[in-house]
Amino acid sequence: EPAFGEVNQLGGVFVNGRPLPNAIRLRIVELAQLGIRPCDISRQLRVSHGCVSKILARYNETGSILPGAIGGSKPRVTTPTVVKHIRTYKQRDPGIFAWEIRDRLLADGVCDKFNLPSVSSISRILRNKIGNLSQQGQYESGKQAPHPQPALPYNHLYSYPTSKVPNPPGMPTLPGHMAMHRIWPSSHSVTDILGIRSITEQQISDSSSFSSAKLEERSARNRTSSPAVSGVDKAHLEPEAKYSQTPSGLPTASSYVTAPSIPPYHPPTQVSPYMGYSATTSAYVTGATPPASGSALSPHSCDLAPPLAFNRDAVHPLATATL
DNA sequence: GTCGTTACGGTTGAT
DNA sequence: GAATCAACCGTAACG
Repeated sequence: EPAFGEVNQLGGVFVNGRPLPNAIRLRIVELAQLGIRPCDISRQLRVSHGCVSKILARYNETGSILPGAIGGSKPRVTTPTVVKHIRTYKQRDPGIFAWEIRDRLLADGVCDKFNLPSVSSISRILRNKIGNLSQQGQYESGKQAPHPQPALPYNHLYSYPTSKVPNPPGMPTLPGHMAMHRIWPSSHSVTDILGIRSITEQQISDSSSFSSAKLEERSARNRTSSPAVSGVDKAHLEPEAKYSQTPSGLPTASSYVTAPSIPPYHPPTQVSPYMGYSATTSAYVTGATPPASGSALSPHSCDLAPPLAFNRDAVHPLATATL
């Protein structure tokens, strides 16, 4: 029945195939750092424990809460530069084998092991491009490369934290927990489906470096500038914008999850289960009493520590209180 | 009871 | 513009 989402066993709302909102991802990491066990986080946020585990594992590994880049194809390895080198090798030694070319590309540093073309690819290049070249002459001056592109080792979309590819110009270097290690096609996040401006987007649009303080500041501004509207009411009043967030703010993760404030799950009856993701969380969390601003549970004032091991024994007192 | 892992069905974006 | 492919997603279930 739900056109925009489903409800999991814990009563949480999700969209199959789509990442959880950044606010919830952030909340998961936050709670974990407060010493709350993943199973409790799972129950509290109504996110499957597998998902909690996955997000925490990724955070520990990469320091980022953001989901990976969805979609797209693998970067092409047969860049003009590679083709050029293959042609050179072939011209120098017409009898050279494809596998020898492959070895030379690696040995000469033209490619590394990650973007080294396969032997079959090289053969295809030899057959289709280099072969034609001997008949036509100028390969690269022709129409085949009307828009020469720099030979990047990888598509920027696939650049990972360990990648040697520097940030693109204009892309701020982001600190630890919010680091965006690759350009994230944010348009496909649940958050964006709902019209919530993603953290990523804000980061990109920010010319200055991102900080939690700024996020807090921005969120605070949004909170004050836009009157609270019940998610239900808003959805009711604005069917087209029923998933939208306050104009540009990130939802306060705390509002999702203060355990005592989460009512027993009632299957959504009117709008859609996505109201749970609305920034105006009153539809989902009735009577929510978010922690005072600046508390350890506030996602906007929290400076997440670098990845750390989850301490099962030392549970933060405040965390205990929320459980 | 907890948690890591994985099959599954889904979305996305480049080709 | 549709189809294909390979990346990713979160859930559910298993051990």
